[in-house]
Amino acid sequence: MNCCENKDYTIDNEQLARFAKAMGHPARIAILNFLAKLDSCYFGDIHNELPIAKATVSQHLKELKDAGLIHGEIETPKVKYCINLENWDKAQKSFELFFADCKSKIECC
Amino acid sequence: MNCCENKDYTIDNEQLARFAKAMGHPARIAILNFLAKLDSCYFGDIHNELPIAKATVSQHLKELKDAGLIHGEIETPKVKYCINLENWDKAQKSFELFFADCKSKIECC
DNA sequence: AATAATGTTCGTAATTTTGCGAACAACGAA
DNA sequence: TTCGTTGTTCGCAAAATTACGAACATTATT
Repeated sequence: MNCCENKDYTIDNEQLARFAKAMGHPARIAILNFLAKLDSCYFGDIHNELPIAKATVSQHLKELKDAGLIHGEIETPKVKYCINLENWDKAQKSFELFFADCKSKIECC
Repeated sequence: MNCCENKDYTIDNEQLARFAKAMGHPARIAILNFLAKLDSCYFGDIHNELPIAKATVSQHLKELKDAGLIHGEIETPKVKYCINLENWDKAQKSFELFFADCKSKIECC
């Protein structure tokens, strides 16, 4: 392992892992599903769909927001959360590409 | 919240979250990419691709194995890791379905 | 038997994640 | 002003994740 080798992860790998990590909890998958269905996207309704405390829901929403998968805006006195369409497409494409790329190469075992 | 409501997560959500969680670290994404490329799939070669200690690599491999994305077998004196094709397809389809399902419903914001 | 090569497991530490209740902030209504 | 509604943030605790070096196990070679 010499000093010139670059062993860091690629930007693409980091980005995909970030999306995957955000999706790595059933509550957050449920939230994304719910937001996509769009019966409503207010915090209270999301909370109602989930078996966890509102403080915890708020945290999960924050993580999804930090990962770029959703965004929220205040509609006094409620807060409206939505899928972040731009990054949603990006995420979808990242996963598609990942699986497609790998699949085209797999021959093993 | 009465006793008859079922607020648990669905099996599908749990499964997708499990796959996503396993993919939620750049080292594990890198491992999967590497295994798919299949320049080789021995532990030592995987370790060589990554900027982390072998004990850590071993742990990541264990997690990918537990999630069902890869499997490993001993080829004395080495250990050969490979993509688990069956579950790989399952994972791919899970993500595809998730994004497709959501996308068909999104209209928000 | 001693050594070398290959990985796993153990013990440990630092950090992150998950979760909750309580307190808080912002706003509208009584 | 005082409530009530809606969510966030704080403080805390428990558990899981990430990472490492050292020790260990296994097998082949000397």
